Amino acid sequence: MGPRILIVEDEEPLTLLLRYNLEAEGYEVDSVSRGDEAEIRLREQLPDIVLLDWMLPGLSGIELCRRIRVRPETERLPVIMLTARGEEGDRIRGLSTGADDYIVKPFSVPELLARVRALLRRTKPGHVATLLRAGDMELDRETHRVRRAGTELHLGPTEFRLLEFLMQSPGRVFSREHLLNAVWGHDVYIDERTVDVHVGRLRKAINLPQLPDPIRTVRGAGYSFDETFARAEATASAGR
Amino acid sequence: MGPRILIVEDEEPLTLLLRYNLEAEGYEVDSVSRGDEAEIRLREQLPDIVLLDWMLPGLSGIELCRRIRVRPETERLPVIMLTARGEEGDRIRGLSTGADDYIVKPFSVPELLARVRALLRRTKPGHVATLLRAGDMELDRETHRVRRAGTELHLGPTEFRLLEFLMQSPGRVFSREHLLNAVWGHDVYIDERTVDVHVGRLRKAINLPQLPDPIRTVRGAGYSFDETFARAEATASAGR
DNA sequence: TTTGGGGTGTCATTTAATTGTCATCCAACT
DNA sequence: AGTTGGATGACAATTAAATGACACCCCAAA
Repeated sequence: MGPRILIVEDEEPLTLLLRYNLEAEGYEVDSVSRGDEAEIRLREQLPDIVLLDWMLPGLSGIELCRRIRVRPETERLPVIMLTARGEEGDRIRGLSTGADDYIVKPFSVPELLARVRALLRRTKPGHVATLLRAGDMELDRETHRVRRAGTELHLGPTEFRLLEFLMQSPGRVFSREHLLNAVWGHDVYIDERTVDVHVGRLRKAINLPQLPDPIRTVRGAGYSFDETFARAEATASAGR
Repeated sequence: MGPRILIVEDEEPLTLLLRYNLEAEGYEVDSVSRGDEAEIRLREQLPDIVLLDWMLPGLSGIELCRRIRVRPETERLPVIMLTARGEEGDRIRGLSTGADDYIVKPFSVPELLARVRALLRRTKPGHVATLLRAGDMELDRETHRVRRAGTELHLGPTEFRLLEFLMQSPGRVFSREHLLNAVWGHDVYIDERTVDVHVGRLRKAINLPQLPDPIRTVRGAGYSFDETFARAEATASAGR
């Protein structure tokens, strides 16, 4: 199974939102609502990463983080701190308690996912693929670069995430709604047709002359990254 | 048997409509009309998914959903909320009570079925077949592709859903009325003869030369996906 | 602070595919 | 042969997607 994540957070709805999204990305999620519970849970089983609320009943997030750093077994356990705006005081202060990263609430879901991925990549290379390849396309999450048949392409941030998301599951068709959730974030109130426009822009950006369009429109359903294309050898130049 | 679904809904006709359609898809359906009854039923037997009306006598859907999330046994039970337009307030609000998805009434039956399938796929992979195969035909719900003896076919959205529905129960004969409900959705005021036309189009799309017609017309009754065909080996090319 | 860029979301417009209905033809059943 | 129900081709209306234009907004450079 995917990497394991422990959420330590006392706001029930937020926990659910996180769980929902993380599980959708293939993580195994466990959650507790109190700091002291978390400490116990951490003795039972070590997750690959911890999402830790700053303010917690039982044992504050800051204190818990310190304790995590003290125990040898958890010394290097990746921790992302969740803080409400205003609580942080300073970025430095957050990191100085020993967290590896921290996010200010309210945050967008895609952003959180990106941070989790980034942190896992840093700490457990191999657990997370940094390079997505499909056909003659390459997308590097780390360097944020996209290449088609060798040539470097320029994509805006949204197009990048859109392509990244589609390439993650080649062949699978996603509805506009699904794409909005996954690429833009849950709470946005954006017109579904906007997805069309971005797909259009993405296409314009990645379709060099002579090359086939890797993005498939499925009328009445949504869009997908063409899996036939994905499976095809990148024979464009090196006619192997 | 198929996955079990518990419907918690006080509008009798809606319950029947749901039951009828879900059973046609191979689910085992159980239903109660009050929130408190539902709680009891959930102690007896856990379904694989719950359809929960927002407004309920006895115990509101929202409250019931909260309670479901609190009990460890049902903590991760997939819940789809049914709300009347206007009641929802906000998508977030719906999801923040802990529902995994929510649908605004009035909804189309095919849409509901799609959501149920999607949720089951997320939570109980393996329980739901994403690929329907019958004879030399393949229909992939995930990629929205249809193949006959290896060749990719092009179907319009309606033909796709029609084929999908028929392939779900090979051999079973469906009346035009039933097909209209299942494929187009209830409330539609469409002429029954229109089904003929679509079956015709579907046939044209899937019947490559030399190959037999998998769709059987039952005079006076309706149409069905031929079960003899379905059981036949896909011997088309590899004459095994 | 002002001034350019990107980069975004929305709209109106254009283009294309899909749909529902009809009239007509055909086959099966009596 | 007559009747009934199904198949089919044509057609117009509808709906969905692609496209181009535009107004913002945010940020960085001047």
